[in-house]
Amino acid sequence: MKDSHTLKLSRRERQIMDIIYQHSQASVADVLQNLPDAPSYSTVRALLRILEEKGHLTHQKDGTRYIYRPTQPRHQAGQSALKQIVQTFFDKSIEKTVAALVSDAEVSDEELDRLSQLIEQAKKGGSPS
Amino acid sequence: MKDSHTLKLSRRERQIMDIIYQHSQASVADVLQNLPDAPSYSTVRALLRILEEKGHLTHQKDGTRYIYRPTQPRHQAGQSALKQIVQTFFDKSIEKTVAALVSDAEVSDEELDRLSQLIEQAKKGGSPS
DNA sequence: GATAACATGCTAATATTTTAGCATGTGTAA
DNA sequence: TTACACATGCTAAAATATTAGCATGTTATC
Repeated sequence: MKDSHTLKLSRRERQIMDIIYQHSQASVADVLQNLPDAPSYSTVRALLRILEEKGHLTHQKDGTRYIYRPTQPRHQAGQSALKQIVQTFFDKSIEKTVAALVSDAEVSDEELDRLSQLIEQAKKGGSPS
Repeated sequence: MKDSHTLKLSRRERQIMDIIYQHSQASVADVLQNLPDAPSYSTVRALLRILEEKGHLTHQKDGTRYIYRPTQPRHQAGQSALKQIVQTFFDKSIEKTVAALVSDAEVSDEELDRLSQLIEQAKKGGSPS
């Protein structure tokens, strides 16, 4: 229930975690490519090492280089992040949040249909009150 | 389209912005109360001053003290934050995001109904493809 | 085997963030 | 009017984050 997640990370650490979550995994070069105002290669490596020390990342070798992965599963991190947003900007209201989601982007009718189905399923599957 | 938003803020700055967005506005004391691992009063004041200098906050006097407010409207900041989450954790898929939203918390049937209505409205109001 | 390309290991300097302390102003109640 | 409570203004120290540089190891290729 605690988001040791994004709340404790520094700016660069956060940026890097985002990149790795977005790609599911990443090498140093991958991170460097996607990092805004990219610093040097050494810098990125240092940050990755720190994030690993703090327990946010692990790496495995891929030939001669390292591939980094998050220790916390993506869906779980996503849930935490979402919860944080819902609380901060939408008064803890899922309704308001979904409203923002469907009003923002150009959502196709097909996608709206799938959303309807999704919610119908949730109704069936949810706890019977 | 640019998120000068959360991406450029330091850890403490982010925490403070979150608190102020959540409360819509806040005094120094308000921020202090809600800040995790709360530092001293002076510290919070310094951060608030910096955030104001950077253009993220404004203040107005309320008697003898300052009340701080975000310069960027809440709904707009929420949209940006959501977009960032959707991109990072949900493959830019609104569907996946909504799925996470309705699976996470205990969503009542009433709320699910309201969500259905919401989506129906979006279908009608959306651009006719 | 020599060499080039590219990776990490390690260390230290620099910049920024984070923090606190002291001075000062203002309203309120005795 | 005095004293107290509580606010901000300003300054600087301390901690942390950010950055880069040099050394070293591995692989592929000639």
